[in-house]
Amino acid sequence: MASSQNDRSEGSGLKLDEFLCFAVYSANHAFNRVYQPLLQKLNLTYPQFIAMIVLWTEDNLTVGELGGKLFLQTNTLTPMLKRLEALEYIERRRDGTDERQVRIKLTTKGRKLQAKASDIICSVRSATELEDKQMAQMVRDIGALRHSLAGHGRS
Amino acid sequence: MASSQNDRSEGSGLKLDEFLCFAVYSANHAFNRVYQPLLQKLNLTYPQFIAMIVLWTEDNLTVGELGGKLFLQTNTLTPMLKRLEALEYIERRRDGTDERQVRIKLTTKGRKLQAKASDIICSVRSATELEDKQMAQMVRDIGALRHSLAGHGRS
DNA sequence: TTATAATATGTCGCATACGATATAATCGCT
DNA sequence: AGCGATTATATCGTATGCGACATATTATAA
Repeated sequence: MASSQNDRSEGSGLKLDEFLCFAVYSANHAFNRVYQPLLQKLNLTYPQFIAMIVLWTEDNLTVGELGGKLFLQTNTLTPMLKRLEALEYIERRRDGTDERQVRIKLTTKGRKLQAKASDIICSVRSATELEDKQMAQMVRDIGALRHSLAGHGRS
Repeated sequence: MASSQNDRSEGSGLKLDEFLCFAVYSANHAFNRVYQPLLQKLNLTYPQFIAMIVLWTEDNLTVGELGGKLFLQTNTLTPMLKRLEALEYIERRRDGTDERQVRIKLTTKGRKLQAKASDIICSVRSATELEDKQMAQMVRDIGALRHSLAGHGRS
């Protein structure tokens, strides 16, 4: 019959496992799944945690500057930053010189999180099962990939 | 004063650019941004496209089997598959032998998409600016990373 | 056999991401 | 000075992902 239960047509030479995009896609989910339960102790989501890493390094950024570092736009960041503000980890305040800009400042509470984050970062680092050298190389390679993809179509 | 405009405290040795998780996170977004406008012609989102790649390779999978290949759960897949069904790219039907299972079958319309997808895949492949060898190596490395992260905590 | 456990899928709430669009502030040009 | 263009942020709608939970079907065991 035409619609037997077991007809699995091998239709193409395209196998998902050979797609770089899928490797990145699924690895990103895997990171999320490792981080998420660890970050619950800090009341942070994984994207929020990444934003906090930036702020721990450089405080008092505008929303746009933060977005530049995260490769995210303000329509994504604004709601996230409002949640971080509700948690009292950051403050959002209009810049006095240019009222269009909103500056993000860590609160004391937000700054204190950094110590607890270190343990989590170490845990995840060990979960990757990579040597420092290999990890650094992957960071460079994947960063270059991101750059190529972002520059795609640019002059 | 305590709250000058320009106080940017260099607070830590943690730089976002050195995080493997962020490299993966931002590369994933970059892939999404390259694919998304190309996929609009097919009325597919990027995750939908990835699911279709699996179905083009192996038809008549259950929701669970598809999820196993995508590393996604049914609570994510069910709504997506309903949208693909609404687009008439797939059909969802309960398995006669085991009524718990839902089998996903490509429609003719869905099968036809594959030809158009090839061009898009080629475009993105060239946007990565990687040689075949390098790309294959990255796929292996990132796949191994995903595997390590997924196995984290298992016996 | 029949109550209970296990399995497969689905629903709901929440938090991203992003395109399209809105709003407000500043800039640039005359 | 003033007005149109630009810039910075925010709002809205849609589509993921996932935890928690609900439902239905099948398997298992007393």
